Amino acid sequence: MNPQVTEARPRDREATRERILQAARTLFGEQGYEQVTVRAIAAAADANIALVGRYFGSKAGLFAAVLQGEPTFSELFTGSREELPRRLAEYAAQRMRHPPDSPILRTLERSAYHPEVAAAARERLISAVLGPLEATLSGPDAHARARMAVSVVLGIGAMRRRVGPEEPTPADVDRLTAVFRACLAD
Amino acid sequence: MNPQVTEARPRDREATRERILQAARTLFGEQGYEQVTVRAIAAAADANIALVGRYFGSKAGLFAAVLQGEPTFSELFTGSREELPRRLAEYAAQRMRHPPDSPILRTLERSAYHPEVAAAARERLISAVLGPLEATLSGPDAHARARMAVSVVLGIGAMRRRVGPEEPTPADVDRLTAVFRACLAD
DNA sequence: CACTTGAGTATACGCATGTTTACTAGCCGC
DNA sequence: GCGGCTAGTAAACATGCGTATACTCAAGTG
Repeated sequence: MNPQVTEARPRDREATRERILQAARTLFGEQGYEQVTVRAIAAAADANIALVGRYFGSKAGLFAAVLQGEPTFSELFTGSREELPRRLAEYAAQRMRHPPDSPILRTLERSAYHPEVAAAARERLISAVLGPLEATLSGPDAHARARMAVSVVLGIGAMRRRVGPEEPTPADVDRLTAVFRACLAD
Repeated sequence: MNPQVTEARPRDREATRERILQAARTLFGEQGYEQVTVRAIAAAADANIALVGRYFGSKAGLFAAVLQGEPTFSELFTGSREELPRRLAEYAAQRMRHPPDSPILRTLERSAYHPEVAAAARERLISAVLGPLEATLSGPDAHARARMAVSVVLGIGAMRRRVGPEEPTPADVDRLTAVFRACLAD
């Protein structure tokens, strides 16, 4: 029904670019870099394939642009140092059940192994997650401790993706809190 | 030099099949399912491409065969329950530095997200790692506790692959021991 | 030694991908 | 209102992939 309701969209470079970026954000987060085709992104953005190349140079460039636009995790790391393990635990517990709401980790969880985007993913993981966490830690081995805590977060996501989601129980949150406490203890 | 030393190999279906399997084991472990082409496997095995299809049906079939041939991790899970966290910690600490010697986790670490092989990878992770560990645990929540410990192992590998290897220190092993203790505590 | 079997080979098929190339047509300044 | 810049389009290109086909020829058997 309604054969030709495709009312013309005003030509707007910036808006189109943003639609593509948004579509890529969603799809990369849901399926990972390799599984998502440029055609699928263009279709989801209701834009022409060639525009992806025009505005972002390449698929890898688009991916990098997606990462750049993502928010950081500063809300996780700010606040009382004492409560940090529990905040991380609650975050990780969510990750047992759902993919991240914010696509950045969702995207990084996957995708990070493709040679073309590995560097961008690594850089982003360091600057947005690992670095800020390390900076909030006092005491020795801050680097190693931050790394271990982030490893746990990554591992929770890996488990969900591989084996399947699991509803976190209050006991899980307690356990995770103890785990992060062990990770971060100085 | 020596332009034609290619002395004929005796025709041996089983040996050729095994060469392909071994090459696939190595390459999948090093690079992951998607990065490895059937042509590369055949070349590494010094066999013809068509033989891969002939002996294993498809690339996914070859991957499944690789997984089947891998040893389990029973040595990690047998032995004193008291020492289990430290054994896991030592294993995980190695994983901070090196890819697994046994290609199975190396292969599962990667590859596990490709739709064609996700099911096989999942099944193998459960039957070879998650199940045995859960079986050794007593007390409540054995499932959740095993899952959490394996998540940490997976996360350590993910961190190494994404950010880079790190030489584990004795302090790291201690920290990991505490982490696994927290994971497995009943 | 003929003959059959099947391991191994060379090559091509079909397809999906990322990317590029010409082309079309809407918007804006004069 | 018209001309040029450029957003947007359609189509093709080049490539690499997994897979399938038709063939060759070594080895074992009578």
